Amino acid sequence: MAKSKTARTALTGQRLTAQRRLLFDLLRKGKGHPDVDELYRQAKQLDPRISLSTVYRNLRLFKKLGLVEELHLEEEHHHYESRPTTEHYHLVCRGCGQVVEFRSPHVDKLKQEVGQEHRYAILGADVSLVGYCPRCQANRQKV
Amino acid sequence: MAKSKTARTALTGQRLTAQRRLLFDLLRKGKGHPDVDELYRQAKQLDPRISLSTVYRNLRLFKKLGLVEELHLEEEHHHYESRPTTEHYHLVCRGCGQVVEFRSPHVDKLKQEVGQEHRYAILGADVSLVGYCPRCQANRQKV
DNA sequence: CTAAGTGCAAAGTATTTGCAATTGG
DNA sequence: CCAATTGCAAATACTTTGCACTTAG
Repeated sequence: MAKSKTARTALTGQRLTAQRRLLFDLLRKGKGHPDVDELYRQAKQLDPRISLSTVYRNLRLFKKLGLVEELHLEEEHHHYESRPTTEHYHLVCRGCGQVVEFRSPHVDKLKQEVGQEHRYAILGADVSLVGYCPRCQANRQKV
Repeated sequence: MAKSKTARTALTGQRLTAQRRLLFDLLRKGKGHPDVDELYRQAKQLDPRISLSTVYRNLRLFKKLGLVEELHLEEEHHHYESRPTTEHYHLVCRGCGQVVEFRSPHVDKLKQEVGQEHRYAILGADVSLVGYCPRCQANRQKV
């Protein structure tokens, strides 16, 4: 029964306000990849007084502490997800927007080889594959 | 002396205005990965009356026509580059912002395997590696 | 107690749009 | 000629910030 990191231990050094814990928990327990507005919406249902600024401020903090990952999908704004135990990547459907997570040893190879070749110290990789999911492929046939 | 695609042939169906050709040529011939403001700045030097809206509108068009690639580097706004003959990826220094282009067969493998596994029709991959370049690694030692 | 955090409104940045004037084909 | 495109200004979308009030530690 491995207990997931609690807000208390993850946020050492920072004050554990009600809003902060709420946002942290939503990101931890939520399944998707919410954008700021979606997270704000969810948070408001549990604490109607929370402000959008607080959401932005805490996302920035979580990101700085390495607790969340900021995703640059195909859209204008960002999406966020609680940092996974292992780095993973995203497969995005251009038709319906569905996001599938995947992992692959090819990316490790890539980081190793490219880092070596250019003598970079690699910190991480941001990989998004774009395509059409099975359902959207089928729908496109019809048109 | 292979001539690169001209604005005329690339933009068939669209009107070839002076502004459009100017922007197209800047992206084609320019070496970097300009963001909107940088491109606007360059364009204004050659046509002081060009408007920022026109830059935005044409970037959107070029993107739709597949003539430029929109890069999601680590920043808030986007960067653009003329679409290369072969898909490539970016290695970004978190210290100085330098961008190195690279290609790798590992990404093809990745597309093939992940596409197959999830039955997606893959259109493309957006890959950014982040790290510190040799120079920034050296500078960090000192601190 | 007091520095860190919050809510709110206002400001700042990035991008899009309505519209009258211009222009490529 | 006339629909597409432009410049401009205004609108929208996204994010940050100043400040007075609140609160965790």
